[in-house]
Amino acid sequence: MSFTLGKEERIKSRKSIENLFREAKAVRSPALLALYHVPTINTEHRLQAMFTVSKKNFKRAHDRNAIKRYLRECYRLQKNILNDLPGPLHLCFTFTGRQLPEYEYVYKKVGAALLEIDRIMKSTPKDETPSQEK
RNA sequence: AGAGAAAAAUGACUUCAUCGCUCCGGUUAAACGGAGAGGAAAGUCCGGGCUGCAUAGGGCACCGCACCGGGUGAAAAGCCCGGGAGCAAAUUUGAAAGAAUUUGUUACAGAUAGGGCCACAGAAACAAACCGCCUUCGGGCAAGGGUGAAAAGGGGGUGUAAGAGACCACCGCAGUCUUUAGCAAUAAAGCUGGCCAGGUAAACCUUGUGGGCAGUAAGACCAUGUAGACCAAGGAUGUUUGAGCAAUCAAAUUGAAGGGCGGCUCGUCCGGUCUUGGAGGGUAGGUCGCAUAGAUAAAUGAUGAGGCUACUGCAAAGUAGAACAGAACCCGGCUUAUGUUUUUUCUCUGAAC
RNA sequence: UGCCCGAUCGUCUAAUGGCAGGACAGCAGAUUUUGAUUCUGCUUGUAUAGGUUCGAAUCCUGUUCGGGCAA
Repeated sequence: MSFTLGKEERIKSRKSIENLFREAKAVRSPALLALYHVPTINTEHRLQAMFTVSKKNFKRAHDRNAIKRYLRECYRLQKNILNDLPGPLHLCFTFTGRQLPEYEYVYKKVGAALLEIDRIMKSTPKDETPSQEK
């Protein structure tokens, strides 16, 4: 059980990000959109995540910073939910709400999304991976 | 004393613990140690550094700036300090005109260098004469005339045919004049001018003065390798000169067409094609540029406890840690946004003298 | 992040510093048995705050909003 979230656990490569947005599947809920994707390249790190907030919904930079900090913190404390999964996984959390949220609200939303992803990945073990290598 | 407005200063509240983030040091790897958002980081309105374009050159065009002295700065500027002038308000004084003081404010050169424009109204908008006044009927005059933002100093007297700075006193105005004070802008006094002449330069323009253009996505390096493009050498070509009627031959030259120097021009640099050799851009990205914070889908956060401050409450206690707002090459100025507290100025209300 | 542009009726656009005009749309009326077409009339605007000027959509400055270029 580790609670770290260093540079290696975040997605920073431009190609990985483009791949993720092109091929990922989504788990939607009000005010939060979670994308997940099994990567085919650069698999040395098992679990990687990224966090975004739309500039359209939040004009001021300090609001976007605050929401991204909330998302990062909540993911850091709850990412051990996905520890049982075998393969590597890329994640992207996008906050789609219109108002500045409370910390508790974000915590619950991220936890629910992680549980949902865990459930889906376990129920469909290896049918998805070959098709994505194209 | 209270309330309000403006300006200036202040500005993650502070300490500890736990879990974490970015960079640097350290280590085989850890442990560990150090640093880590703002007064505006914002707007991008001005500059400077830095980088490339030729080493950044001349002229024109274009774009700024404009009272005086000092400081900062390479410099016009900007900013700071002090002064001058104009404008506005208040107070005092005065019969009034005005004067003085205080406060605020000013994108403060030139309108006899030049042309342009001044709608409507009005006789007339810089031109004089429509009505008018006088007349010896040739003419003289600009006092009076509903306009307008603006109509060739003011009101009084002399004077006259009627009038007019035509003349006189006072006030106002102007001055490449003189003296005095001041480094200067300028001011005061005198003298001169009858007052030659509206406004607009934040329209063109003139004078003085400054500016080459682009921007870190600048720019440099590494990786991969087919065509094209690039560099070097050689051949050939071009130009000029000489010989020759001419074809052509010999010598000299790297010039010509064209292109670069992001508007034009001068100036300056490169120079068609083929062969051989070199070099290695994009398709694909990465590193540097890059910092006593320094990332690159972009770090400063979360939780708990104590203190402090504010608010609610008789108290116990509870709530909150604010407003504006998040570095992206660096630095200076300007502008705009802004909670609390403090200071200064002004306005209003109340109380006392 | 850096560098640049622009803002006029509901929409598309004109306008030397001098009464903000046109088209479409909307509303009302006329024509028609009714509707469409057509005709007549009306309504609706210079993004915002200051300044220069006698006078500002226009000139100057600040702000707000929108858009473009550079991988």
